[in-house]
Amino acid sequence: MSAPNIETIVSLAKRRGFVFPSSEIYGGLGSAWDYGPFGVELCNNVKQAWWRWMVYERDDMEGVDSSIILNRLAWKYSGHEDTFSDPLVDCRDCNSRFRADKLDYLPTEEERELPAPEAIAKAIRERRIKCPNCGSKDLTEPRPFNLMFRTHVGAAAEDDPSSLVYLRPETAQGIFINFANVLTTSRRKLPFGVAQIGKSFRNEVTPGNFIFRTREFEQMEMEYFVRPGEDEKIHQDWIDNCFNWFTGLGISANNLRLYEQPKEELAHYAKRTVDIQYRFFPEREEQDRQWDELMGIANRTDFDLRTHSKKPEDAEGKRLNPDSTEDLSYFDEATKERFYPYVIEPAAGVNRTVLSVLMDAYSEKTNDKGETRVILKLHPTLSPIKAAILPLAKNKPEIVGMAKAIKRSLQPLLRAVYDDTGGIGKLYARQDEIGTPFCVTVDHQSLEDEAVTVRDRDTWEQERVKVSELPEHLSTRLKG
RNA sequence: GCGGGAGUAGCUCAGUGGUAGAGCAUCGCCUUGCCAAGGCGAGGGUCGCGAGUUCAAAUCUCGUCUCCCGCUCCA
Repeated sequence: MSAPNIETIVSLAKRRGFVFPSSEIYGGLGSAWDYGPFGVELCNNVKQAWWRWMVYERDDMEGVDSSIILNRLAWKYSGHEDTFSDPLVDCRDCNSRFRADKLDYLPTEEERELPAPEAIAKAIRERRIKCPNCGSKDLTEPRPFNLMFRTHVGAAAEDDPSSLVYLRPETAQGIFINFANVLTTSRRKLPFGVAQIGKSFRNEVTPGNFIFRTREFEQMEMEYFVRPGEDEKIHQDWIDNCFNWFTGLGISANNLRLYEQPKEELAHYAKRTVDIQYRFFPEREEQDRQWDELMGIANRTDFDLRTHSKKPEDAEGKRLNPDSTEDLSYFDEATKERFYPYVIEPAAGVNRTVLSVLMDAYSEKTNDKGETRVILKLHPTLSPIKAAILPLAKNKPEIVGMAKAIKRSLQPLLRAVYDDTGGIGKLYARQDEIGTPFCVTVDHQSLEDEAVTVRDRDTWEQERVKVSELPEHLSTRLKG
């Protein structure tokens, strides 16, 4: 089974220390969340699993970590300054919301003279624009939403326009603008990829659904550079590859699906985009609304490398990018051709992956007395705690001492905890609820035979293992 | 921003004018103790905030703040 809804996960996450509402003691901050003791472990494990799969287990991959604040020009030429700023209007009658620049209306002569945003605002005031949904003419004036967070570099520079910078809305641009650096220092040849994990920021108009959509979030992005013409096949390969990564993490294929973005919805840089969606909203009645994006796999063509390059010119021979000092083209020694590589981009959200993993791992088990307990059947690679060392009787100093010693001997190898604050049943249950795959129990017998009981989270089966063989026993099973 | 919903213990929630509660969770002690066992005990809330009405407000009135859901966007 998996979680019936996100609310169930919100409660569990708060109760057990995965995720807390941010700034809670000051009344909270809209849809910002903090990761607690187990949450940070889970996030780190997700990122580590991604990096291993994406970088270490391949032959064609490098990594970078670019800064969050870039030269503003990066966002000018990436297209984000233009496209990440949408004027929005609301219909007061049916409460629908639209992008003002997409509303259909006939401008008057006078309005033709005005900049588009002002013309639209004027037409709305004069009630000449109809709501595309209900036909009402009662629309609010357009309000601009700049999806990029702005700030300023330098002290006391608030009023100096040249100090304006943005917090990055995606990590990808940090890879593109370093393309030449990575290419020359790594001596790579096409095709190859550059991976990056890091925070991104979008001033979302409507964040929400727990950690699904937050204004500050963490991305795992990889830009895979290919020869034009090879892009379509390699794109498809990555789609399959990424889907398998999620199922490999234990997410049920039933809760995953591929979604082909319609042409008219594609981002300004994309030729084709396929999303991997997860069933984040199983409680919704309409099938189609149960799904939302977990990972996007885009064919960005040569848009990014070309737009950041100094060489491309328009029809009149004028440089399209007079600010760039570098040409990001690639020279193929074999064919003696110079060109701008195409880019295939698998981009996933750490937080969304964490949410999907939590939802998918959630299960309940009811005992004879009708009491229900929660078991998080996380993939062992992702579990915040790998092993809990528990004394069967805590009033026997020898048993306690042995359990603590075992915990200490394991901790260089894996994340282990010791717990004696309850009966054994309660201790097991507590570990089940945070997804600890193995509990190691020390009992009276252990004092004589140097062996302990290893109890499996999913099967509840117990196995007697020599203490000397415990590290090997656990590490083979943790690889899952 | 518009519309809707909600703020009482860590979690889930009861309490509609008269001394703030329950279950679970947490902590401690006791019990040779393998699936939330039992016993005893403890901690924890100025009922989102402010004002008003009243002898008396978690409860009624007004204001305000915050959060959640939807609309937009996308990882």
